[in-house]
Amino acid sequence: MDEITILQAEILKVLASPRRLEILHRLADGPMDVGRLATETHASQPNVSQHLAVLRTAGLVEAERDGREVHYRLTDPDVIRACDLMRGVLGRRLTRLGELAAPVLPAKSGSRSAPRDLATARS
Amino acid sequence: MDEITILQAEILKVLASPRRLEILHRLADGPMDVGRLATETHASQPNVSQHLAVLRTAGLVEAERDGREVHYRLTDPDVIRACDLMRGVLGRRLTRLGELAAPVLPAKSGSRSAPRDLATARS
DNA sequence: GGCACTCATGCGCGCATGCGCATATGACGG
DNA sequence: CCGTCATATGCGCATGCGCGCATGAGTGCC
Repeated sequence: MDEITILQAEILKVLASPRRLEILHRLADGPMDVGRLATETHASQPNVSQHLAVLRTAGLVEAERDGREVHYRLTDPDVIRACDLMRGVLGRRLTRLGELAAPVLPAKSGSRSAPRDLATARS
Repeated sequence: MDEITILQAEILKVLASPRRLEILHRLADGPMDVGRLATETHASQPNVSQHLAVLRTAGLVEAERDGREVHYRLTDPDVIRACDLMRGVLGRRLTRLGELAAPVLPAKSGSRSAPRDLATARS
C-alpha cells in the first residue's frame, strides 16, 4: 500500500468532522482567533482549541500569536477547493436522489429536506 | 451548523481510509470486480466487500452485476479530482517539511511510524 | 505582584469503526 | 439438485475519537 495514500487518509480523517469543516470554512474568509471561532460555531472554547490543534498537527492551519489572542489561518487554500469539489459531488448526489424521490421541488438553498441518510437508493 | 457540512463530513469520513482510497484509486482506471480489487489491494474479500458497501452507501461507487461477478465503478469522477487536490496539498506539505528539516527520509516500507505525525513543526 | 482574559491540555467516558473470521446468499454448470 | 465460484453479511473484540469538564499556561493591565 502506498505510503502517500496512508498520509492522505490521515488528512481526510482530520477533515471528516463537521466542526473542523465549519472551522475551516470560517477561516476561508480570513484569519480568526479562537474565541471568535468558538462563538460563531456555537462550540465551547476547549473544544474549538482541540479541533484547531488537530488541524494544526495535520498542517492544515497555522497559528500566530497576537497579544492574548491566537490567530489561525489556512495553510493551503487548495484544501478549501478540495472541500468545495466534495461539496459539488454531494450536491449532485442529493440532486440525483431528489430527482428519484421528489416530484417537483425547486432545490433552492436552504432546502433541508429528507435526505438525512445518504443513499437508501439501490439498483 | 449547516446540514450540508454534516453530510460532507460523512463523505469525508468514508474517504478517510487507506483501503478505501486505494479502492477508489483503482476504480479510477475503470470498473472492476470485487475479487480483482481484493487481489490487487492485498486484502481479504470480505474486507473489500465491506469497504465497497460503505462506499456504495455513501454514493461514491455504483455496483452492477455481471454474472457471478459484481462490477463496481465510480459514481462521480470529481471525487478523484478532490483526492488529487488533497494529494497536492499533502505533497506541498511534505516538500515544505523537507525544506525545513530533511537530513534524511527514513520512509522504509512497513514502518508506518516514520512520518507518522505530520507536523512537529511549530513556530 | 495580583488579577482578568485568552487559549491549551489532561482526564474519563460513551460510542462508533475496522478487522478477522465464519457463514449466508446468489449465480452458473453438470 | 448439488457443488463451486463470487460476493455479501453477522459477530466479537480491540482500538480510536469526540465530547464535557476542570485545570494549567501564557499574556497584558493596573
